[in-house]
Amino acid sequence: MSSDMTQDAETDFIEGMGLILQSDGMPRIAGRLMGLFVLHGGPFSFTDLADRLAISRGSVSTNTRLLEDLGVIERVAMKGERQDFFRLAADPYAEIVERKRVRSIRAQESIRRNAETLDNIGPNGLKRVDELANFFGVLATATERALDDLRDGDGALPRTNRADTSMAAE
Amino acid sequence: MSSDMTQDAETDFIEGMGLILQSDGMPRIAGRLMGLFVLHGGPFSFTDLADRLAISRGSVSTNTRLLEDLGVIERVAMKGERQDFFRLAADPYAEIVERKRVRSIRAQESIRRNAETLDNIGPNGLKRVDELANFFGVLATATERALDDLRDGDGALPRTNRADTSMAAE
DNA sequence: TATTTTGTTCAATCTTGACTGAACGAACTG
DNA sequence: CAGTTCGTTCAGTCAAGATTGAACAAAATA
Repeated sequence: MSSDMTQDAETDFIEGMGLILQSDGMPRIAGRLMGLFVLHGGPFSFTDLADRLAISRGSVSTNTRLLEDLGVIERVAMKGERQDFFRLAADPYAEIVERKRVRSIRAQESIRRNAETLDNIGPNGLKRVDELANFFGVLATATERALDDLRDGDGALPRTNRADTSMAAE
Repeated sequence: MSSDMTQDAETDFIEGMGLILQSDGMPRIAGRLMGLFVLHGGPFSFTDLADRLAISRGSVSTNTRLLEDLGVIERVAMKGERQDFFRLAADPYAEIVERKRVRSIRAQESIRRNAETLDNIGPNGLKRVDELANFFGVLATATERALDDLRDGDGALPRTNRADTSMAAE
């Protein structure tokens, strides 16, 4: 590695996704994986992922599971192959938004619940607590509508047969 | 501190806000401060904040500045007082949402920018990159509408003269 | 002017979570 | 069955950020 090296555009993209997801509280490797899958779709084998991104098998295991739980990628079995394969899911982003929504709802509920046990709080205090809870309600509503937009393909290309039929990564 | 001690409801609320904001990527102390201000409005003096939350003056300085930048609280000067005072802002949550919006836009732009330099990416790849960028666009739009809801006081009490006229913390 | 108060800054410490790599069991292969 | 491949788990390491507390400068006080 020379010191003035500039990596290629694909690496930039993948690393960029790593940083974006990291700034959103996710592991950087999850972002890199996501970047790779967005670029190439897949399927990629378990080992292939570790090699391409130069990460440990442990990280592949942990982060593919994370992305699988989020519905970003899906695990596929391939004829004659012992390894697990992964490819970008048909609807990769819905569950991410749904999780955000649930977290806002949880916060709102937590605040209201705590507020009930509160005493010695004047009417102004109650009002401020209510506005705080409402703030998280607004966030929940916003993510809910984002979910709708995502499903309607708002601004995006219309929903087509997203699952690749070809096996080879592009 | 006895081992089976249960703190009072106010402390629960404040600590709860600490955890909620921490889960959103902010310092826990910022959340605690926010909880205190929501409960009592303020104004609180700099020293008072350090005492009530049992945190260092350094943390008070850092986190009040953070919340001030976010527009959650505002610094106020009090007649005959040398210390800085802080109180909950009139519209505490707008800037938080606006920052979320900007971050989504930035991500979208970053993706599109990186995508431009990409080559050797088939039409499917381009489509997936576009859908990814669109995803962040949807998030940006959602937060934008959340901002509107917040301004309209959607679901919340109508906008009134939020700034306390009384000096004493409730 | 000397002292005190006040808020900021910064080096040091602490905490949290990500990441690695080795150990492990399961499943496959020969 | 012995050896290999595969994915998961977990203890250990590492990095990033939060928090503290002392040092500092500015402003007020006496």
